Amino acid sequence: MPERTTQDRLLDAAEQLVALKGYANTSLREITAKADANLAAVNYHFGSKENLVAAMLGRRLEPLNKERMSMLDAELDLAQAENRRPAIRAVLRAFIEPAIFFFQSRTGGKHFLRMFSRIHADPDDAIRKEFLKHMLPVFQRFLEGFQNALPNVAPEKLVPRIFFCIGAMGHGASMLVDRELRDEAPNLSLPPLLDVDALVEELLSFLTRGMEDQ
Amino acid sequence: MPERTTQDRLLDAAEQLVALKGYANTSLREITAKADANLAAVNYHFGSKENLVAAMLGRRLEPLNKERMSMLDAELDLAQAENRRPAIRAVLRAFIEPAIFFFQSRTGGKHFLRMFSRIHADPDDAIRKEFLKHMLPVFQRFLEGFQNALPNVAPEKLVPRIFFCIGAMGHGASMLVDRELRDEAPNLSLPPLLDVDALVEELLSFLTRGMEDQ
DNA sequence: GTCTATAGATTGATAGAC
DNA sequence: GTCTATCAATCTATAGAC
Repeated sequence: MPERTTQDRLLDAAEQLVALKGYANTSLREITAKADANLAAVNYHFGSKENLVAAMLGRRLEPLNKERMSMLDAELDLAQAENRRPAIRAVLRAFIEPAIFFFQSRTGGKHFLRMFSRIHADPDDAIRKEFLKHMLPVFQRFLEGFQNALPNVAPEKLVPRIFFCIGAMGHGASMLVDRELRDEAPNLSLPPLLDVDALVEELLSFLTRGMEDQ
Repeated sequence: MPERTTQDRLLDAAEQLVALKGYANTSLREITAKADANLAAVNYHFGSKENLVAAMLGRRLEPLNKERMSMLDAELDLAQAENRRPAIRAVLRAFIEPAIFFFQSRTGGKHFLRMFSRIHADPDDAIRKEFLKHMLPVFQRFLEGFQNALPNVAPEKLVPRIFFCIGAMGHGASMLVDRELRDEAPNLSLPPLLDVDALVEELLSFLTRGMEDQ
C-alpha cells in the first residue's frame, strides 16, 4: 500500500466534509484535521479553499464525464452501423449509470455521490461555476444525442425533459442510496432500500417512459 | 397599502437572500440591512437566525401544503364518488401545481421558488429539519394517494418513483422558470423558456408516463 | 421596540522559523 | 514541505441606554 500524499489526503477530507455539510459550513481547520495535515498545507498546496474544492471536483468529474462520453459514442456508433436511431434508454444510461456506479468502487466515492445531488443546487459560486465548467460540454453533447434519438420532439420540449431527468437522477440517487439521508425521516415507513443496480434500472425505465412521446 | 411590520420585512429579506446565496452564506447583517431594520431586531423578534429562517419557511410551506392536501382530497373524493381509482395525473398535479403556481402571484414568491429546489438538498440542519417537519405528513398522505392510484406497483418500486418526481419537479422548476440560473450557462444554446403553465403540463405529462407501468 | 456597542468565537490567509 | 503564531475580518448573540 503506497503512502498517500498530503494533497490526496486533503482532497479526500474535503470531499467527505463538503459532501456532508456543504462548502460554506466546512472550515479549513476541519479539513486539515481530518487529513492529518497542517492548516497551512492547504494554502501551500492549493493556494486557497476555493482552489482545493475545485481540484476535488475535477478529480472526480473528469473521469466520470470521460466515461459518459465514451458510452454515448459507443451507442451513437452502433446505431449508425445498424442503420437505426440511437435508443433513448442507451443515451440515458450513458449519462446516469457512470454517475451512480463509477464511485461505488473507490474510496470517497460514496461521499461524492451524496455531494453530486447537492451540487446541482449549491448556492456557492465557487462550487457551481466549477461544476458548470465540467458539465456544459457534456450537456451539449447529450442534447445532440437526445435530439438524434427523438427527432420528433421539438427542442423547446426536449430541454425541459433533460432537466427533469437530471433532477430525478440527483434526488433519487441521494435519497435512495444514502442510508443516512433516509434515516432523517424515521417516522416515515419506507420500504427497504433498493440496491444500486436495481435503482439504476428503475430510474432508466422511469425516465425512458417519460422521454418517449409522440 | 398598509405598513409592513418589521417582522414581515425581515421575513421577506431573509427569503430573498437565502434563496439567492444559501443559509450559511447569508448574514444577519445583510438581512437587517435589506429589511431596513436594526441588527438586534432579529433576536428581538425571532430569537435567533435559525428561528427567523424557520418562520420564513413555515410562512410559505403551511399554505402551500394546505392547498396540496385540499387538491389531493378533492381527487380522492371525486374518484370514490365515481367509483374509480384516483388518476395518477391528478395526484401528481395536487403535489406539483401548487408549488409552482402558488408563489407566482405574491411578493417574494419567485425567490421562494428558487429556494424550493435548493432546499431538498440543503446541507444545513436548521433548514432541512424544518423543511422535513412540514413535508413528512404531506409525503405520507401522497404516498397513500399514489398507492391507491397504482395498486399494482409494489411499494418498494413506488417510493423511488415518488423521489424521482420530486427531484424532477425541483430541478426542472428552478432551471426552467428562473432566468438568472439559466443565464449561468450562456455558451449553451437553449430554446426559449417555457411559460409556467406549459412547464407544469410538460412536467405532469413526463411524470405521469414515468409513474404508469404494469 | 429600536438603537449602540461590544463580547466571544470562528474564519481564511499568511509571515517566518525550521 | 511542515510547522507555530497571528492578523484581520467576519459572524451571532446580547447587554443596556433610550
